[in-house]
Amino acid sequence: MHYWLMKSEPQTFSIEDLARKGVEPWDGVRNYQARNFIRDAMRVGDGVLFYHSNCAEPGVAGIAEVASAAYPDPSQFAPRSKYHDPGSPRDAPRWWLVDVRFVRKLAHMVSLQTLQRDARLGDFALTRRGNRLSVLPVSAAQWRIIIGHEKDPV
DNA sequence: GCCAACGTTGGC
DNA sequence: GCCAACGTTGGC
Repeated sequence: MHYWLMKSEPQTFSIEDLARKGVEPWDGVRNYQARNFIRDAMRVGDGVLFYHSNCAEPGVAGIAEVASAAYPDPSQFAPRSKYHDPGSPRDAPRWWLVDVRFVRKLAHMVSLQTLQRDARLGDFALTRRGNRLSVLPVSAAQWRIIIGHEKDPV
């Protein structure tokens, strides 16, 4: 069992949107490091921290889980998709995705500021300087610490 | 909206 | 293989 943090811009797709949909294909990842996590390491049942990025209140908004094995992202072959990648070979797709299932919203959002201030998290890909990875690994200890902030006063 | 940091592209 | 130009990410 592994744990992950996955970023989404709430104005595009928020934890409320996932709650409504239940399960959603996590398409559009176009970064090789993130692709490798998805394709090579994610397993059904892995825990996912749903992170709201590029918004007024960045932070972990809820919990989800990996709901499928990795499979090729269909949007790379869709000419009208903004994720279309004409250079991706049909017989060796470049981009992969998993389905993600809603588990629950957190009682309170765990803000980026809270994560930056918690020294117990140690080396954490999310708070490394200049980090832009949209899918990143979280250790079991980090997972517990982050969710432990759920009921902090806002 | 600004801008620093980063990844990718393409000329050489 | 180098590196400048460009596009994107994401906090602020």
